[in-house]
Amino acid sequence: MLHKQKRKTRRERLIEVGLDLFSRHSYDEVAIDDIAAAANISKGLLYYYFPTKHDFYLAVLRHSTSQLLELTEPDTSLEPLERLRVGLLAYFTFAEMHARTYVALLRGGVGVDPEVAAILNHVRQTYVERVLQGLPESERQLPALRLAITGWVGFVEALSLAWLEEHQLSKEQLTELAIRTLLATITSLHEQGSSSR
Amino acid sequence: MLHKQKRKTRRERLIEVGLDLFSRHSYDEVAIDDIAAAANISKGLLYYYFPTKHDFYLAVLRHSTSQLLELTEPDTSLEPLERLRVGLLAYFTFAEMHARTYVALLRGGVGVDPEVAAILNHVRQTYVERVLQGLPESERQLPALRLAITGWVGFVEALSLAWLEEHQLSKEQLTELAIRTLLATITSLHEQGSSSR
DNA sequence: GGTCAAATTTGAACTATATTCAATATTGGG
DNA sequence: CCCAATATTGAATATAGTTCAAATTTGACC
Repeated sequence: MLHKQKRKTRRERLIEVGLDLFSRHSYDEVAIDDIAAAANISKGLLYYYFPTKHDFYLAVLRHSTSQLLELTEPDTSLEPLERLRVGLLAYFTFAEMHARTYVALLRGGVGVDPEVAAILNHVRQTYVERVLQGLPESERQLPALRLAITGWVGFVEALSLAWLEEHQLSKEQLTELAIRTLLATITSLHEQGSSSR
Repeated sequence: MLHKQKRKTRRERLIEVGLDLFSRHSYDEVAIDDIAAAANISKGLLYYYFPTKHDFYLAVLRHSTSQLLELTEPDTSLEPLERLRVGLLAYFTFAEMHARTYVALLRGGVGVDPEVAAILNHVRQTYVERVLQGLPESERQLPALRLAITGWVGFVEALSLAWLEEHQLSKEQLTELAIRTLLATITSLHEQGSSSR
């Protein structure tokens, strides 16, 4: 008998199975039976690790979002602009590598499910914070700065999703476009109010 | 539009009930019984008008998205920039007036449900087309222009959602910000490639 | 190596809810 | 007033999600 080392816990393996299934099928399409079958366990066991199917879904979602946040963690030893560039490259790389999962993650969500929305919101808010950290103190006072950056995060998401469907640009070009847009948006905040009113 | 429509059809009334329910609860939270109760009909009747609950949800979603597209229809008698401004104002007005529905609509969707995704995609694509229409012929050849505009549509969505939570800016200021960002993004496409590394 | 309690796993029973359908009621044109 | 098409019902059915008591495995301790 060969002993395989299962370093991964059952719970972790279940989440991996869920990651696979939910990236290929919608929440409703994935039955508890499917999950159990794919994991070679009985249906009942799933309920030993997760209270409901919905909670299982949330766990899977949290797993992939935290992985995304980890892989794009800002390198504070770099100067802000370079840090941003590296972070964006990592972001697009993640999107490319886990394309299906990434799409499901961003465009997913179960109805107006507040819990799902909260998780995605947390991810977006984290990115907003990170961008804010990279700005000089003098800029941080701009009115509606946070609002504008939140918009920019939406820009990057939409950009990446469209990019996945047709790789017209290189990751470097995408990154450049995203950075230029961010700078331009912040610049336009300066002008805001001084011009029209 | 001279002669008024008669009393609303049952189907239309059902969609209105759905609009109300789905803007306040997630897909799973809304039971067929709830819909039937809210509409004062038997549950069987729902199946006379819609094949499944899912199809009913899609009908509700289509109704609100087509309403959004209608209310933001571009006024071609205006020059492009003014047309964009008016369109954006209408967009933010819709978001404000139907806040709950609007949020549910954009952040909703049932899992990776391809049909829901297709509807939302259609809305976004329509906006991309409309923006493209407003650009001079000379600009339309820019590489990755469509990609960038798709990103910008994501910017506007995220901006509006964040704005709904805290009305820091006026609709006019929001519009100005969105327009400036669009112009800046397009400008940065010109510079792209000529500068980078 | 044996014992036993805790942790894990099972499968069948249970439940909730989406869906079907035959029967009944309503409507409107001839 | 008739009757065929349309609209509506409520009970029956099917399809999952969920619960649970019992069986199995694990690992710590003697």
